[in-house]
Amino acid sequence: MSQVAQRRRGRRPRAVGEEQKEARRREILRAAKSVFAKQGYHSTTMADVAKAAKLSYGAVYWYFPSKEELFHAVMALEEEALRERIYEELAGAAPGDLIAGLTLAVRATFEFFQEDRAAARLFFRDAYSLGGRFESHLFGIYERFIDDIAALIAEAQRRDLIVEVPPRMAAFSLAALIGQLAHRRLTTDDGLDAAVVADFVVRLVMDGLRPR
Amino acid sequence: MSQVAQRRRGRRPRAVGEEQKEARRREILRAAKSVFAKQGYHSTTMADVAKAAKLSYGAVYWYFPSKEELFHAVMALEEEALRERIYEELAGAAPGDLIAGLTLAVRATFEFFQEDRAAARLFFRDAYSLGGRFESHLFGIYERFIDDIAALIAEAQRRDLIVEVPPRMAAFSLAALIGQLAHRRLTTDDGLDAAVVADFVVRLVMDGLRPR
Amino acid sequence: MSQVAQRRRGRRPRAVGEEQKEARRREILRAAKSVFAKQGYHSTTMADVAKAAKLSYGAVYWYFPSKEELFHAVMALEEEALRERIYEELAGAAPGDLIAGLTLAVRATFEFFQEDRAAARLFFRDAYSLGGRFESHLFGIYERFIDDIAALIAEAQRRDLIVEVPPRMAAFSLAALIGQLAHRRLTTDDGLDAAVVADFVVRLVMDGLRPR
Amino acid sequence: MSQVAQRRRGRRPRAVGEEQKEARRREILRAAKSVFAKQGYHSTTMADVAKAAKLSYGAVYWYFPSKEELFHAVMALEEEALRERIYEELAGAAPGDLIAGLTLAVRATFEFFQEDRAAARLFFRDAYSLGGRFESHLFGIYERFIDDIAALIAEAQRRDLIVEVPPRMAAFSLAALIGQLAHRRLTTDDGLDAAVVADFVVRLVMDGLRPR
DNA sequence: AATGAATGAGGATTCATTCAT
DNA sequence: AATGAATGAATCCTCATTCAT
Repeated sequence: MSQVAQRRRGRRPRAVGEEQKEARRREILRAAKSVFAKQGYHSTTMADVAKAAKLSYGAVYWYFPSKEELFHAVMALEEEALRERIYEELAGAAPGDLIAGLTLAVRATFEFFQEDRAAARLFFRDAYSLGGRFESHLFGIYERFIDDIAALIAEAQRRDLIVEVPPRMAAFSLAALIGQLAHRRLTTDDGLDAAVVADFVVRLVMDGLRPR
Repeated sequence: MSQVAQRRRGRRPRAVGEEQKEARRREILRAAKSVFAKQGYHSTTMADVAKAAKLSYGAVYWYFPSKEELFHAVMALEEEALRERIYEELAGAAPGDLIAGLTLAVRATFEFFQEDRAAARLFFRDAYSLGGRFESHLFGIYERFIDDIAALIAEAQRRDLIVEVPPRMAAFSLAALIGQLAHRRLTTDDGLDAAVVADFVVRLVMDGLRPR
Repeated sequence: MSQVAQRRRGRRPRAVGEEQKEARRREILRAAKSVFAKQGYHSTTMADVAKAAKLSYGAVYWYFPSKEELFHAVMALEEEALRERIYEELAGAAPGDLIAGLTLAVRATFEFFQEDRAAARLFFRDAYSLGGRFESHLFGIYERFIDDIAALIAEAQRRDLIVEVPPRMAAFSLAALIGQLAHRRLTTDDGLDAAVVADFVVRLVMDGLRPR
Repeated sequence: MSQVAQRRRGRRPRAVGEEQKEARRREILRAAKSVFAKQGYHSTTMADVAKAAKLSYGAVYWYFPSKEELFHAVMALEEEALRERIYEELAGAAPGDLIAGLTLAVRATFEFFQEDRAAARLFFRDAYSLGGRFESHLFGIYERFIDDIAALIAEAQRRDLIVEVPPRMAAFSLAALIGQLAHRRLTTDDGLDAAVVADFVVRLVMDGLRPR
């Protein structure tokens, strides 16, 4: 049955089978990401999400048990997308050249947020807004990035390419810098070019971490 | 301002006059800071604030027109405290030594958040999460820091002590780095000493911005 | 009724024909009784019923038009079971000995609820709690018991074995006593033996109704 | 200030002081009792209660933290009223005449429910409908009656006025009988006079429990 | 016959804000 | 100045029921 035929009868096409269910789920996630990014977690109602997903009020609950769970699902998806983007980039770098790899990772991350402003909103504004019992979970998500970058840094330190500092602290600093600068471009208008900012970060960190 | 002038039926003696009014105002701000920091902006009710200030349910509205305004007032106070702390530190530095001044500023900022965890919560969790018409205002607050630091950086650049990069971007990077690292220490347990982290930031930025 | 006649794409083989339909119906009733008894009418969702019956979410509606109707059907079945139990017992009693018959009926009723705690829950908790347009219907069910017992009592009165009181009132009293005592044993822990309670009721009513 | 003057200005007279607060509380309880009795616990919304109390939607929550708590408060009040009624009656009986006292208690209870049909509804329909974690609490309320009556019965047994049966079981039977008969009069129309029913219960129990 | 996705009215509860006193 | 009762819009979530497939 063609897609067109499916759309014709009934109130709304019913999702059928695992595939369609997954598709509908993704559609809700997409809609949720959009409204969460636009209005912020607390100002977004489940009705907003439903409306954006062109579903009825309660249908969202068929796919997600609560607003919080929905938000987490959105974040998990974004995190995965960012990770993929970074590792895709790293795969293209010369295997031994850790500095070059790091540079690429920085650029990829920055570009990711540059292209997907909604994602930046979610990461750097809303992820903080849940606080309390969710904070550890959210920082847990964040941690995975830190781990990956810290491993790269530790390897570079073994080769004396980077000064001896706690690798996780350095990794976090890098991540924080990229994130905050990416976020800033969304909220202020200081006329900086994306490439300029990316190069600045890379230089700052590379020079800043270089052994004397 | 005699005792007699006080309202007769007040349950407890009321403050009278501008001085006392200001004192009461500060008391509310102190209480609000505490509960906002503990529970986050959205999870804090005006009743919580009133309770913490040991005032009645609606009295807070005599001093602040709304919850939002109250939060802004809290943030303004914190900002002022941080500024004072920084400039106090800078005043002790040798007038011409910009690098040393910057170093002191970094340390002072980091220590400020280190000592006042509540302030860090407010800046790095709640200020972000509010979004909308709040964001510009909050970033406006933030901007004043950037301006000050950017001026220092620009001066250093004129003396060829710092590489040519957009001063505001560099200033923001510095601020972001300090802030994020300060916040991180509140939410994770990576066992890093405050001094170690502060030195790391200073070194990273100083080396990273040094002309080759 | 060949296998072929069955729907092709059914996930599991479907019952076909009146017999199987009735079987499926009974299965739903059994499941419904269980969950209604465990959780109470209001706390039970149709999804709970479907799950317990190992049917899909909406299939229950093929057999019962609404939750209310389903509950009525459950109750009707229970009533029938109880009636059967009583008359089975009565059939074994000497035909003329009304007192003995009554005694047997009392014991049978009490034992019924003793053995089927779920039934007791339904009768003495849920049936009452529904009210409104339900109440008359439910008491209608109840009435049939009263009628039967009242007839026995009236006959006993004609033989001067029982004092002159309104037979239906006496019948109701008996039913109520048995029911409440049965229910009590489910919710409290007063360590009374079933036989003791049954004997007590019989004696109370028999002595209480005996002409002086 | 007179009551009349109070009613004039403003949206609604504000309750002031402990006295008025208590009065408003009682008013809500009265309204809640009425609607709970009319519609049953589950069919009653907090809006119904507020409307009946002529208060706004959320004002009820100023006095009671939840619907359940409100219901319990209603029940506690009813229980107290019933107890008072019974002991008032008992106080008028000859001190040593336990049988007469019991008779009076039976009549008083029956009359109580006869006069206050709403109370009967609450006790014999709604008290059951909460089930689960509340059942024990509700039966706990009930227990206090049982205890009191059981003590009377035990004393009568020591004087050989009543046959040896577990006192609490006998007490429960009595309570159940009265309750159920009272409830029945509200829901059926069997034309029985209140006095007739009361006398029947007394006789049934007195004769039924008399030693042979 | 059966599935399960979709609907949407309904309901308990919260809480910023107002206001009579 | 202060109190705290009152307001009511807002919001999350539930669940009986429908219906395309």
